[in-house]
Amino acid sequence: MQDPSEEAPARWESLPSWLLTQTASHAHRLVTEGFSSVGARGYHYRLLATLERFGPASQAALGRRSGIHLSDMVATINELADRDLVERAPDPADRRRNIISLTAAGKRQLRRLEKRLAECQDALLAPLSPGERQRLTELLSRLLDHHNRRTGTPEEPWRGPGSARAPSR
Amino acid sequence: MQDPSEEAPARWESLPSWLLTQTASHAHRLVTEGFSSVGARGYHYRLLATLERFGPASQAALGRRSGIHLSDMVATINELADRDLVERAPDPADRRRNIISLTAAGKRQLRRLEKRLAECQDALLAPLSPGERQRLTELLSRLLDHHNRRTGTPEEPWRGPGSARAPSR
DNA sequence: CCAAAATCGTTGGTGCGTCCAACGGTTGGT
DNA sequence: ACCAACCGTTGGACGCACCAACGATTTTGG
Repeated sequence: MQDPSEEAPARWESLPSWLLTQTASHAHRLVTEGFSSVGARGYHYRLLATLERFGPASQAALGRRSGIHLSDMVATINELADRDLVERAPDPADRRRNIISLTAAGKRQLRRLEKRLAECQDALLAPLSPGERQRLTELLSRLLDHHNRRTGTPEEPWRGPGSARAPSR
Repeated sequence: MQDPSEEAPARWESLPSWLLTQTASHAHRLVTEGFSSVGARGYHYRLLATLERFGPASQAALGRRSGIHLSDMVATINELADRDLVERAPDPADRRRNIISLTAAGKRQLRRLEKRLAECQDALLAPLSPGERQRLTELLSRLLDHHNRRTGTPEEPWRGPGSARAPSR
């Protein structure tokens, strides 16, 4: 979008879905700008953060944990590997797999991205008081939770106390 | 996204920008599904609604009022015109322009889309009480307003009481 | 033990929304 | 008569999310 203007408030502009997607688009813009100022994009951050949180893993596992589609992991890892922010090495134990790990440079990049991200949150919520920010966060969490439950995200049907996946025989 | 799962709440999942964009993506999904069930998409609705609100106009004017980029107006109008939901006629008074107008079928389609849209709002906000819905809407409006002010949207710099554009020299 | 099923990485393509650059045709101010 | 501004159109781009299909490999269950 670029220019509603004309001092004309169209009908749809007060719909929650519109408010949500438009505000989100501002949020996205802020974050994208912040990231691109250090040559990164959203997927890069998510992948780096996932790597730091869970440690080295195969591309498929990273995809599951970060919510990035397998198809998109390839390009994302390529881009990060080209800049030596992650390392892609074959898994000796399973020749189908690559093991992706975070490099020192990758960790530094992650720190930068987190910094930007924090600044973005502040810019995003600028007009709200701390209390209002909290309430907004709470409401959004509830909504997100609700819709995640009833859409795909459930996943991981069962996997009782027994450690890693080793369902049956 | 498709499957965070793994019962692992990643760091970024509590950031307002994340909550916002993810919730928005659910909203967008709901709306898109609702629209596509009658063979339409977001731009179609916005264009039809703009037409009904302001009456027939040139593509450029519609673009400004609906916030749809001129480049995208072309395809949008093509799609709607192919289905006889709008009519594209040359403006006799200005041969650069096309005058786009809503047909009776277009109006009916708009009614259908509005119906879907209303259902979507309800599905979207399902877990919230009326009061909470109101508060969410209010908070989002404030945010959107804030960011619209400081981003492009201002537009229409001046255009004093003097009717149409006739700035300087 | 071996064949069928499942997984992994990869390529290439889809869709939506948003935006940009460039073009030729038209108009209007001077 | 000129040139600036506007109009519609085309073709491209990007980010995010997804799907289908493939070869290579591993796991499985009969």
